[in-house]
Amino acid sequence: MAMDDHDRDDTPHTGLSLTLSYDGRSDLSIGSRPHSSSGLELQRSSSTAKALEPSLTLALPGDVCASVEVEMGRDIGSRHSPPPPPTQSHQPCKIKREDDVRSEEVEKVSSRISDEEEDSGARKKLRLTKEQSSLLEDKFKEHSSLNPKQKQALAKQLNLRPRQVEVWFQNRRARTKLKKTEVELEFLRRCCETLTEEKRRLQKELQDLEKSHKLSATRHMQIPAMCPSCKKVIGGAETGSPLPASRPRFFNPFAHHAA
DNA sequence: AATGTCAAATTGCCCC
DNA sequence: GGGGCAATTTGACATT
Repeated sequence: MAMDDHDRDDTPHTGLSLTLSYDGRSDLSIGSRPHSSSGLELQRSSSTAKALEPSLTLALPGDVCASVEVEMGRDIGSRHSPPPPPTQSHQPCKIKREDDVRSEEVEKVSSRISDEEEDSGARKKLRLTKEQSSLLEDKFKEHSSLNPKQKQALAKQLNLRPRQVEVWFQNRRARTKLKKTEVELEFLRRCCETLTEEKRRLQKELQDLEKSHKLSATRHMQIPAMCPSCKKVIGGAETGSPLPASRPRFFNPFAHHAA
């Protein structure tokens, strides 16, 4: 009953490859692989005991391995106009697509819809059989979209209406895209984490460098400058120099010899 | 029974 | 005009 989907995807990121597989009845989550330091595993947390073991392996360039969970979000933002009032949609009086009309006979032959259901007028939701799903999956692996000829042939093979095949492919593409987006989101989230950590590290390093630089400058102030040629101590507290203590005293050969 | 999830199906828009 | 897509609705099924 549950549909088994298997995706193979290459993300646009360099050095990033992933294998996706999921059970159609479960939730999608992205998390770190517990036994890998460089991999990211995306899993659909199974909601059924019978669900297949899904997995996604994602090789990341970095060594980040934080555990993150992402909910299967549906609100990706509305590109079109606001949703129509609920009363308007899904009325029985629908304009049939050409496909539907053409393959009305095929539908009748299909053993999955009884005459009673047809007569009732209510939309009876079709659930594809395992065989139908797996064949559709196979075809999807070959081509993510179909030309009319392929559609017709596949519909005939599956004993479905071409429109149903078309819809299945549409929804399948949508699911693939959604998953890809989620994986990319997770990748970017991890990149962000890595960069934030790197920034923090560099800031600390800079702070330490500034501290040690200040310290060494202070030490220099306390060591009296000495002329390398005449070995005379120039300035410094012990010479009774009039220089203010706060000013750093460095040996200036020009100033000394010119005097 | 209520609720949640998933996938089939619909709608409306855009682009070629 | 037809196909693809995004957004949405809806029904089937699972879980609590």
